[in-house]
Amino acid sequence: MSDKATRTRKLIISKTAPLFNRQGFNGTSLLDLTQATGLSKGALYGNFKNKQGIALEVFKYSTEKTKEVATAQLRSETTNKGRLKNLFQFYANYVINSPIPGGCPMMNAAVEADDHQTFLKGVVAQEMEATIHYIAKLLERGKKEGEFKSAVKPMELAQTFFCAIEGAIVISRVMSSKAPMKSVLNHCHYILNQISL
Amino acid sequence: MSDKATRTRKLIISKTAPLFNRQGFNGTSLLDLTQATGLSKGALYGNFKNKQGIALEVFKYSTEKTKEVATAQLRSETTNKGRLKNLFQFYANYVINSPIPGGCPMMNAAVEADDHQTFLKGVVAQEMEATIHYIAKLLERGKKEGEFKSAVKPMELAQTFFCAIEGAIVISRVMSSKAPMKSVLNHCHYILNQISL
DNA sequence: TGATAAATATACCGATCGGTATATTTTGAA
DNA sequence: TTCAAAATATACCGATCGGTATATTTATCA
Repeated sequence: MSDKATRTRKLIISKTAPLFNRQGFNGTSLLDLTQATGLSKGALYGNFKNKQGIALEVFKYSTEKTKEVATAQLRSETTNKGRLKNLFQFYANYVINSPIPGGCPMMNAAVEADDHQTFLKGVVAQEMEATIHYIAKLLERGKKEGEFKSAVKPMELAQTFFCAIEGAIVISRVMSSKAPMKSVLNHCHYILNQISL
Repeated sequence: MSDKATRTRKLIISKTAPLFNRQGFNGTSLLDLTQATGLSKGALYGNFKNKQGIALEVFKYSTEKTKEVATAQLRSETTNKGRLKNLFQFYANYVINSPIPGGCPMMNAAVEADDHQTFLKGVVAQEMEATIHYIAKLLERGKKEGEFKSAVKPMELAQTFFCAIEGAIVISRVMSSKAPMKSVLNHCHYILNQISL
């Protein structure tokens, strides 16, 4: 059963996720959190150890939700090439409509985590590793199932796709232009066709 | 002549640039700035309007210095392909040794600027536009001078290179691994050879 | 060198920060 | 329905925030 505390924790996480994603850890105050949730500091600290504890759970929630939306679009596809193309399509919408408002939680957290708020660095790195691995797996299966050329290096190409698309999210957002993302996705599709048999 | 105030302004900017780049605007306090410069708040506010004023000048300085280091490595090259290859090489070192410590100032500022500290958004976007344009120009000249195939779309490819490399900087740094950057640069070189005549 | 202005330091401002002790309310099982 | 426990709200803590008024030092030039 979902007791009160569990429900409150979920509410806190879902309501504050956009705040942390948009404003960062440093830029989000306890007052922000109380206003977004309609709860008091007492309620927040009764359910979490501290602000870092909330941010950590929020990050996990944000990446989880993003993965759900992304993979939901792949389920209908039967080929690995089709799955990759749908994954690219998912990112095309990402610039203006990310599952958690404010862009990619991994990139946003990464910039703040790598030198300053290091308590998030480990989980961010782990989550990126998992995402790259997921893409690599699609390429690998595609090779095995005769969709892609045997010369394809899944890990290398997955890293390249991931870096290019994540970079494009940040850059397209700050430039208020879909052009960078469009160019990157065009290129990804081009490469995908090039490695196809 | 360089009067006292000018020298002090330069000192403030150069000494605090790594702070802003590593910790962000929100994560850098006035106390941090006084400690990094050895100056008092009075000196800081005598030379700048406020913290935003410092951060703005720091951003301009950081991108300027980065461009200087980057272009210095291109001067020896005579071909556009050679210049692009050297530019890629510049970014290979970037992960662990950026001209301004803390990674790419454009990406770091972009993440904080796009939703939260919007006073920086305009200059960040402008600086990225200029960088993409610079890369596109190298590709364009390469086409004119018979180095690259006529099918090459300079702007599209420049955007792709830029997004991939900038993404790789953030991702490689947070993952404490050169692998993503290495894969991206390998890919960039591969594309460069592919479009070469 | 002495006077004046420019530059810097000191001391302080109200506001807000993250966090906590305690009071109050709500919940859920007997 | 009662009552203990769990959950939430209130009120407050010291520290730090960005910023400023004023005092002091330093540079500049007559």
